[in-house]
Amino acid sequence: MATTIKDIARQAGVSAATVSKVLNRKDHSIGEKTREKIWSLVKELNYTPNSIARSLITRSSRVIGVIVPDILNAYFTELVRACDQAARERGYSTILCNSDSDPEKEASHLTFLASHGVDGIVLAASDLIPDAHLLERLRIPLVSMDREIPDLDCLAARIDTDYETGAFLSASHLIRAGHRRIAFVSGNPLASNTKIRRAGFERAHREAGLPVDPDLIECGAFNHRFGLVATRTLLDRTSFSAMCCMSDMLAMGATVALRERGLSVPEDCAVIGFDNIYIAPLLVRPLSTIERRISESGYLAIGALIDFLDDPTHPRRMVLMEPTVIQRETT
Amino acid sequence: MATTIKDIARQAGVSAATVSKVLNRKDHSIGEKTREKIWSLVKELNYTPNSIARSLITRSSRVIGVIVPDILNAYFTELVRACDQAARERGYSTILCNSDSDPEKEASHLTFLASHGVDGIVLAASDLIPDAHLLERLRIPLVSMDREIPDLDCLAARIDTDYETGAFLSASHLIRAGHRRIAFVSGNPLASNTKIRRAGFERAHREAGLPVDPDLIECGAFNHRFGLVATRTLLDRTSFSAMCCMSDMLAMGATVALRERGLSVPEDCAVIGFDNIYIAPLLVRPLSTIERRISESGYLAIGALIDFLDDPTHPRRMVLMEPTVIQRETT
DNA sequence: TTAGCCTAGGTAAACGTTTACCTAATGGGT
DNA sequence: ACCCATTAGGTAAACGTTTACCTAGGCTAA
Repeated sequence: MATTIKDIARQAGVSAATVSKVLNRKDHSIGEKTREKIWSLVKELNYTPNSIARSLITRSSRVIGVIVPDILNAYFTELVRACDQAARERGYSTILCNSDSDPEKEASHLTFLASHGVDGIVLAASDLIPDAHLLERLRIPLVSMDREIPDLDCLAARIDTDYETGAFLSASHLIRAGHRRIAFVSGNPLASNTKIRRAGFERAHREAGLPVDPDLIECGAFNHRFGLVATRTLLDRTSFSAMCCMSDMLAMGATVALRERGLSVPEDCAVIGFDNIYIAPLLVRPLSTIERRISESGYLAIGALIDFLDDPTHPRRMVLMEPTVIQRETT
Repeated sequence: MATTIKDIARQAGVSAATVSKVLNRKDHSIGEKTREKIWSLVKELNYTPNSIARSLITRSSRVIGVIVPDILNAYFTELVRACDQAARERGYSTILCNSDSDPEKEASHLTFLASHGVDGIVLAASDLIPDAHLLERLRIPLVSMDREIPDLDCLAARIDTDYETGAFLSASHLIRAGHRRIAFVSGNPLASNTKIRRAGFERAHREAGLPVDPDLIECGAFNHRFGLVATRTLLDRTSFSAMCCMSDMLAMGATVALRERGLSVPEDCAVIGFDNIYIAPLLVRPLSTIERRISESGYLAIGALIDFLDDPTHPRRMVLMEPTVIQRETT
C-alpha cells in the first residue's frame, strides 16, 4: 500500500540496501548522483520509513513511555506536556499512559509499553510501589519521579521533590501567620509521598513548639473530590483556621467545601496548596501554594533518560527538587 | 533478550507456528497436551508477544492515535481520558499527541502515527483545517471531532457539537436574564468552530430584537490566558454586563480579569462558559456553562472508529451532540 | 607488475511474528 | 483393501527495514 524502501530502490535502479544507507546518512560510499536520485524519489513518492520494521531490527523505537496516575490532575497534565516537549526536542516521541493509581493497570501499561518496544519509561508517582519483579524483568531504562523505587540497574534517574521541606514550608508559612490549628490533607496514607509530607508538617509544628492534633489529618487521594469530602469531614469533626493541602487539586476541593459552609478564604480559613499548577494563580482567589517547577522536572526526567539511553554508563542522576512558597491570596 | 515465541517452541518441542496458533486461539487442530504445555511455558517464562513484530506482519497494531490541540485545556484532557478508557475497553490502546494548534506539528504527528502503524486516528478540533492531501495519502481511518474536514473515504465518523445551538443557548440564557450588552469571547476567528458559534450568538440577538455590537467580540484562542487578555481589552474598550465565553478555560480567565478590575461575578458581570469541564462546578463561584457531555463524545468517537475498523463498510456515523445550559452561580 | 586500497554498491541474513499450505498418521465406512 | 476425512503439527515465506560482509573495477605506490 504505502511506499516502501523497495519501491524507491526499484525506481532508482539500485538495491534496497543502498536506499537505506542514503536514508540513514551512512552514504559515504554512495555516489552523488544516486544519492540525489534517491532523495528526489523520496519526496516524489512521499516515502516515510515504516517505524515498525525499523524498530524490529534496530531494537530501538525512539519512543518513551510516560505513566502517570491521574491525567485529570493538572499537575500530571503539565508534567506530561513537559515530557512530551522535551522528548520531541531530542527526536523522541512519547506515549502517555494513565494508571488511575491502580497497580494492575500500571503493570499492564508497563507490559504494553515493553511489548511496543519503547526505549525508556518515565514512571510518575502513584500511591503504590511498583512491581519490582516486573520492572526487573522488563529491563527498560526507567526514570522514577517522586516514587519509592528499588535500586534497579535499569534505573536511569530519580527525580524527586523534597516533600519534607515542601510540607514543612507549607505548615511554617501558616504557623508564622499565627495559625495554631492547621488541617493537613494529602494522598494515600500508605504512600511514602504522603508519609514524608506528614513528617515535614509535624516538624514545622515541633519546631514551633506546637502539638499536632491527629483529628486534623485526612489522607486519601490527591484529587479535588477527596479535597472536598475530606474538608467536609474535617469541618464536621473539629475546628481549624487553616489548611495545608498537599496538592492544588485538593486545595480547590477544600475551598469549595469551605465556601459550602459559608466560610470565606482566607478570612475564615486560610488554604495553601502544593504543585503550583497553572490554574492556581487563575482561581478567583489566586491560590497560595508550594512551587515545584513542574516543567523543569519533566525536562530533567527526559533529559536524564535520553542521556542514559545514549550512554548507559552515564552516571545516574538523582535530583532533589527544592520547593518554595508562593504566597497569593488564600493565606 | 526477552522471551520469544521460538524459546517457547524449543522448550515445548514444537514449532513456532504451533505456538503462534495456540497463542492466537487458532488451535482447533492442536492437541490438548501441547496446548497446556505451551500455556504453562508462557506463564513460566513470562512471555509477552512482541507487538512490533506482530504489527509488522498483521498490519494492525490495535493502537489508536488521538490528536488534540491543547492538552492543558481540561476539555481535551477529559476527552483524551475518555477515549483512552473507551479504547481500552475494546482492547485497543491510545497514543496521545498534542498539536498546540500548530498545523505543522499536527502534520508531523499524523505522519508519526502513520509510520507507527496506528489502526485509526481521532482528530480533535484545532483551529485550522487539516492537510487534506496528507490525510488522503495516509489512508488511515479517521474520526473527526468538531472539525471541518473534507469527505475522505477513510473518514469513519464525524462527532460534532451543535455549536450554533450551544452559542445560541448561551446568549439566550443571558438575554433572558435581562442582559443587553453581552461580550463574546471565542477561539481563532478564522476557524469554523468559532464562526458557527458566532452565528448562534448573533441569532439569539436577532430573535430577541437586539443589535450585536462588534466592539463586544474578541476571538483568538480557547485557553485561559486569552480569556484574561481578551477581557482586559474588552473592559478597556467598552462596557457590558455579561460575557459569553466559548470555553470554560476562557471563562476562568475572564473571571480573573473581571475581579482584577474590582468587578464581582455575577453581580457586576455574569459569565457563562462552554464545555462543562470537571473543574467548572468546583470553582469558588461554580461556573454556569454549556454542557456537552465530553466523555460521551469520546466514547462515541472511539466506538465509531473501532466499528469502522472491524467493518469498513459499516455506515459512517455522523453525530451531532446537542448541548444544554447548566446554570450555576455565575449567571 | 602487483599488492593494496578506494569507490560504489550489492547480497543475504536477521529482527519476531503470522499464515497459507503441506505432510503423516490414524480411523471409519464401504 | 481402498478412499477420504480428520487430527496434529510442520515448513517456509512474508512483513519492511538494517547491516555485516562481499564484489568488482579502477587507481596508486613500490
